[in-house]
Amino acid sequence: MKRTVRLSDVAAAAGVSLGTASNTFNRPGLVRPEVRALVEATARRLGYSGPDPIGRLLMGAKAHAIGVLPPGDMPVAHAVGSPFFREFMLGVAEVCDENDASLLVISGAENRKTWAITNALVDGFILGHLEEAALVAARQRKTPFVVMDVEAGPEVNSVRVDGRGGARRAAEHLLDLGHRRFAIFSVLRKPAGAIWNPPTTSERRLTGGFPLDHEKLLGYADALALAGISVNDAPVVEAHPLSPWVDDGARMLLDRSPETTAILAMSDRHAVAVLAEAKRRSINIPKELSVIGFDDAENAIFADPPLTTIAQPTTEKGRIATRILFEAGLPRQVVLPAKLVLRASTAPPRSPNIGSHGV
Amino acid sequence: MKRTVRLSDVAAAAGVSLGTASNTFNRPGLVRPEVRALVEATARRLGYSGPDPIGRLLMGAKAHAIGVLPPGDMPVAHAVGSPFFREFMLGVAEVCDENDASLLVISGAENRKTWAITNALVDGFILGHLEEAALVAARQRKTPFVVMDVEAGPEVNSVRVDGRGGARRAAEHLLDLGHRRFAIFSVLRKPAGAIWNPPTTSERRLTGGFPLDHEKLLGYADALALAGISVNDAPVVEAHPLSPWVDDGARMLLDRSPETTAILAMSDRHAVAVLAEAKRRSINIPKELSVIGFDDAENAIFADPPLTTIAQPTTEKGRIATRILFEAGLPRQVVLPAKLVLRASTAPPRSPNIGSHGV
DNA sequence: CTGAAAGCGCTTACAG
DNA sequence: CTGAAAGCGCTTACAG
Repeated sequence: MKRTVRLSDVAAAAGVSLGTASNTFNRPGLVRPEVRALVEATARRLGYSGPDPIGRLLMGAKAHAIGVLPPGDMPVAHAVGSPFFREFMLGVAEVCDENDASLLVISGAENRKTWAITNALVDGFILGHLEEAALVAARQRKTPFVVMDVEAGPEVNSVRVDGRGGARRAAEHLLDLGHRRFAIFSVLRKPAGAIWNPPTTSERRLTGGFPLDHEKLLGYADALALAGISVNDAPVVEAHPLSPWVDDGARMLLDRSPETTAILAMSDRHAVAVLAEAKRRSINIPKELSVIGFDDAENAIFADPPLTTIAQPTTEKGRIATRILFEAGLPRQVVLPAKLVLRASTAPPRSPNIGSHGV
Repeated sequence: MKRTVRLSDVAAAAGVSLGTASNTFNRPGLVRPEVRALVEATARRLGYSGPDPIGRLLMGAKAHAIGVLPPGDMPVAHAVGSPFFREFMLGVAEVCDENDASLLVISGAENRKTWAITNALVDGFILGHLEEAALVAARQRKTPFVVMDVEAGPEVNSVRVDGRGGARRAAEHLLDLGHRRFAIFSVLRKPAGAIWNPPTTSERRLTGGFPLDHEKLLGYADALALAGISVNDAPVVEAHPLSPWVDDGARMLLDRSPETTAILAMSDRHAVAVLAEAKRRSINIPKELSVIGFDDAENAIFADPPLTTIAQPTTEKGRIATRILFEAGLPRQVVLPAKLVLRASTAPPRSPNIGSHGV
């Protein structure tokens, strides 16, 4: 097996210059038909399959690919398997198709992330991430990028949902139904045991969430405050969205705050875990306990009971982010609205506590 | 904005040779600590973010990515959206994760396919395709590849399910239940109107299917022949798996072969379309009509009624194909078994026709 | 441990 | 229309 044949080999064998050989493949109009035929025949004879994409790349060609780095240290398999992330990728994929680009799903695994960001062979990438390290690596590269669900300043493209507004709507809905005793089910970024944050009088912060989750907490606080309730009176459980962690979190929630009548979950995944645990305990949802989710992912409507939730335009987020990459204009920060979707997992509390405050 | 800074700029500014600068980044152990520190400081000062991956590529570095080209001219968005293909990608993704590689989803759109095959920046790729053109393009490239669901000779890596055996099992199951009047619902590769192939005495071939579908037809024929029935006596409808084509096909099937008691569908998608159309017509499945699918894709178990089908190890196919790429040994041809999964869409025919042959 | 040089495979002005 | 040359950004022997 000899060395792979290059354009220069073809040019030499055909007796033309490298430039002419290159033109035969890239601007055939510039080459005299006889010469072109000669070069092509020689290429065929030598088994040359056309210019190597890598040589081309070096001269500034496009990679014709967009990279997507999933949030939360997801490896590629999780990214492909996650219903929520898939909806997002669907939007990315649509715009890739419009622009004749492929879609590179990059591993978010901790040890690979930074390497991938600096080395992925793409024309632009989308970061489902917020970490400083990732952001720094991305800025180093000349390749355009956009970060999802984080505001990263006026220099950085970002697309995010209005988490605060959406969360406010969720809490308002429950307040309107008459609920006064809430618990919050939040997101832990790392796969680790669920965390219990009891009610407190001092200001409380989430331990391990995404920035978007902190926004949601603010949104809950906004709505509760209007009803004279402090968000600090509600216990907060934080759990990683994958089994078994999220299930542990649901158990913890139900175990430790039996007086709660309504649960504010920061993702549908978390809400569905509560639904499942409630069913195990024969707690009727929504009669005995109301649960509201966030995202309106594919599975929300198929939940039992169908999940009332805050819908965010997940696919549209993917489309917008990808368009920003292809349009390559000035940095943009896009905020998308979230809206309440009424289904069957919320109802008035069994014994209305209207007028009574606190937990 | 000045030209992007290169390694040679850093070397010059630091007063060292290009080689030493390169070593600082790639084999730091070879560089004296003071010099290394100097180069690193200079790099930082100049805003140099480390060696450009493209220059590296040219020197033989890996792309750290595996490409997947979906079957049937699917654009990227369809590939991401298809439950069946997703299961396959899950297997690919798992092995990519094990090997620190990303997953490139390439558009199978007709006009892009060949270009993508010759230009995708990957270390290996998987072709859900059989076309000569694609195969030729793939062979030209030095990059390893494997084709799915086609036997392409001893020189080409291939992974496929035993379509013939699986189809045989499907038909046997229905024969065992007492069915004698069959219709076949097959796959059309291009999105176009459904095709009706009436029973015939001469040998009949599928018009527009994949090679695997031809194998399935042979499998049906094997089993039917053993029961004294010619596959040519069964009408064949061919339809593209997407709506509305597949729905048209289901309608056509039910309209034109009312005497059929059992339908052999070559994919779950096709089987589910029959289920839906039957429900619309208030035809009870399985009492009045039996339907068996193929694949056991995610949705088969959730069908109404749950679909009896032939399961193929879709995710495992993805794993195996990807491992072949990373192992880079001699060409391999792998055939995987398919097995019957009994659920609720098949039953004995209403008025058994045991002993009566033909349609 | 460090430097000078060749080379990876190609494209693009620039002359002619 | 064609050729000679420079350059894309880097790595890798090879001397020293």
